[in-house]
Amino acid sequence: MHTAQKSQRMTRQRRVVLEELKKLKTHPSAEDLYSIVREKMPTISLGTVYRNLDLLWRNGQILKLDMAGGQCRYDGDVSPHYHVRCMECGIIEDLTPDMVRGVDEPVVLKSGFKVEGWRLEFSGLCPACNLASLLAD
Amino acid sequence: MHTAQKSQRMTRQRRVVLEELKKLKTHPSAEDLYSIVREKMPTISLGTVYRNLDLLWRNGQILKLDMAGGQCRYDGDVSPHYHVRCMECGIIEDLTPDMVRGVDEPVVLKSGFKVEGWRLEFSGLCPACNLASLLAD
DNA sequence: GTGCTTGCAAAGCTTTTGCAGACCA
DNA sequence: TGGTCTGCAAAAGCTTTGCAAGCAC
Repeated sequence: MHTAQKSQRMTRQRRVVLEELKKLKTHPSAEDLYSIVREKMPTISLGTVYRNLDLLWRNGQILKLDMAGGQCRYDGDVSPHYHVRCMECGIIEDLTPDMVRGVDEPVVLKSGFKVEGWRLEFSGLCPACNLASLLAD
Repeated sequence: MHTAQKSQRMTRQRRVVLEELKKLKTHPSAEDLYSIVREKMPTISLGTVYRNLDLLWRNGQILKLDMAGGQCRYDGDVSPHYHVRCMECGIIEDLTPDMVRGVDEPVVLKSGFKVEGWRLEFSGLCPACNLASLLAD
């Protein structure tokens, strides 16, 4: 796992990765985004895409939707919204609050998905890691 | 991705995997659980642990907490509760509703975590996959 | 007996990392 | 100029899968 850090340099690569992701309404994988970004910057490497996505995620500029075993998906829309994911094919769609009824017994009303489960997860720093990051400053 | 299916046989392996996971208060990885299960069944294979965890998850008997790039974590407690995960060290802890204030501006009150983000995700079958599974019956 | 399940090991895939050169501030 | 960042390619690491034998029902 990496150390939390702020972006230091706004390189061309980083800007393009962020811009292209923000343009999309979908939830692309790193590989998907790599293909898209390469149209504007053919020499960028996949490793750089990964490194920048990680950094942007740590800075709260993008969302990272991790998938079991498979690829992570990224979301350039950081405004409050929810997701629904197909357990079968992996497709991810956005949900707005009005599409959801209750958190304890959630039912997705308008998406057409057959909902089997839900998960509310917070992320941040545990007490130990938070202390360590404070001491590192 | 696998086809959704119900468990057909309650093998010794499957029972032990489920029992041991249910006993734990932690959120073990497949590898963690493999170590634990091997104490009761030394000949079980890691592949079998994975296969059973996947099947149990699909049957709604356990939760699967996927981690970006790293290992998945599993949770034998399927009652409604939330999680908080450290972005730095990856530790996962349980949260109860009284520890959380609001979904739109969430703050974890009693965990000691410094919260940087949250995510509400539903899982299930998209319209196409749901139709396919109905037709398969 | 049928066909789902297992153990083993190899393969598959996504993501991470080392390094030397390039670049931003 | 100094510390970051990139490209490339190899390595890492988790998870999946093929196959023959075994087991549940």
